[in-house]
Amino acid sequence: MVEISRRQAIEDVASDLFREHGYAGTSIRDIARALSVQGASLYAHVTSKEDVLWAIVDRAATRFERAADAAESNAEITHPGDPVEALAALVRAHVDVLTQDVGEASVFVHEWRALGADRRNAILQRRDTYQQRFRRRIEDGIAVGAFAMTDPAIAANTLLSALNGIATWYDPAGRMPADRIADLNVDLMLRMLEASR
Amino acid sequence: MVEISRRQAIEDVASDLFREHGYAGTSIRDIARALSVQGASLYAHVTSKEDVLWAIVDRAATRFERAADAAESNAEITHPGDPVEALAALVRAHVDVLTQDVGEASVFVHEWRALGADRRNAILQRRDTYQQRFRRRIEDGIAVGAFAMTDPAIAANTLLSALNGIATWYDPAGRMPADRIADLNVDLMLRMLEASR
DNA sequence: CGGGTACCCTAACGATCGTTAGTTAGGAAG
DNA sequence: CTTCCTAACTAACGATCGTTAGGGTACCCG
Repeated sequence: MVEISRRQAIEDVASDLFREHGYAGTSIRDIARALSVQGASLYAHVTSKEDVLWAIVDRAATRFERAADAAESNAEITHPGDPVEALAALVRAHVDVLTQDVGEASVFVHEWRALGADRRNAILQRRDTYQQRFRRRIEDGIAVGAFAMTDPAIAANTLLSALNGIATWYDPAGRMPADRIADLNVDLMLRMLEASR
Repeated sequence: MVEISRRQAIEDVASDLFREHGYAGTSIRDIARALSVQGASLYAHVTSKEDVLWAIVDRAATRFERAADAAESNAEITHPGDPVEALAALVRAHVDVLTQDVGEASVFVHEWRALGADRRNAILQRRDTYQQRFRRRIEDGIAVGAFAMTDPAIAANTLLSALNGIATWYDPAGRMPADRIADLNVDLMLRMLEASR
C-alpha cells in the first residue's frame, strides 16, 4: 500500500491525459473525472492548470538531467575518455527515463509549448543544455575518429528525435520490455554514428 | 501573382497555427484573425473545424504516399532489386515531403489524434501501411545481408521518428537548405542500418 | 441594366472553459 | 468537546468555444 499524496495523484492522471489529448485538449474537469471528483475540487490541491503542467514538465526535465549526470560520471569511471561509451551511456539513460514514466516524459517532449513565455523559455534553455551533452560527445567521437564525419548538431537532433519517438508508442504492459528497447536503440544510435570499419 | 482559393488559404494558415499551438489550442477565431476576418466568416468556406484538420491531414498523407510510390518505382528502375537504394529513396522522399510543407507535415505527424474516431482509424491504417513500406525494405536488406540483424519493426519506427523530428525545428528560411538536411539524414539512416564492413 | 456569385459582416445560440466562493463531512490532535 | 486539517461538495462568475442565422457589398457576365 503505497502512500501517495493527492497532489501526486493529480499529476499522474494529468500526465496520461495530457499525453493522450494534449494540454489544451484536456480540461480540468477531465482530470477531475479521472479521479472521480468534481472539477472545482482540484483547486484545493493545485493553484492553476498551468501549474500542473509545469510540475510535470519540471520533474521530467530534472529526471532526464539527473540520469544524464549519473550516466556520464559513471561512464567516465568505467571507460575514462571514451566518447563512444559516454554516448552509449547517455542514450541508455535517456531511454530508461523515457520508459520509466512514459506519461511524464511524453508531456516533457511535446507539451512544453503550452507553458507561458517565462517557463517555456526556461525549459527551452534546459532542453538546449541537455541536447548539448549529446552533441559534445558526438564531437568528441568525431575528433578521435570513432564517429563518422557528420554535422554534430543534426546528428544530436536526429538521435534525440529517434529516441523521443519511443514515448509515442511505448506501453509498459506491452510485449517489448524496456531494457530490450534500450538495447536495440543504443545499438542503432551507435551504428548510426560510428565510422565505417 | 498566384491564384489561391480562399479555402486553400484557410488550410494554409490553419496548418501553421495547428503546428504551433495544436488543434485544440487553436480556435476558429484564431484562424480567422490570421486572415483578418471574423470567425464566423470562415463557415462560408468550411463546414467545421474538424473538416479543416481532416483536409490538412488527408492531403499530407496523400503527399507522403505518392512520394513513396514515385521513390520506390524509380529506385526499382535505376537500381532493381537493391533494398539499400530503395530505402534511401524512401528516406529522401520522406524528408522532401516534410520540408516542402512543414506545417502540413507537422499536423499530419502530431495532430491526427484530434480527429474523430472514424477518421482517426482511417489515418492510423494509412500510417501503418506507410510504415510497412520502410519495414519491408529493411527486412529485404537484412535478408540479403546488406543491413545488420536487428528488429525491423523497431528500426522502422526509430527511423521514421528520427525523420519526423525534422518537422519540429525545420525552418524554410533557416540556414540549412532542405536538400542538405535530406543528404545528412539519408546518410545517418543508412549507416544506422548497414551491416558493419 | 439585372442577376448571380464570392465574400464578409453583426448578433447570437448553447456548451464548455478555468477559476472563485462558500460550505460540509470526517477524522486526528489538543 | 473543541479545534483544526484534509478533502470534497454545490453554485456560480465571466470568457471563450464551435456554430448558425440573416443581411450586406462589390464585382463579373449576360
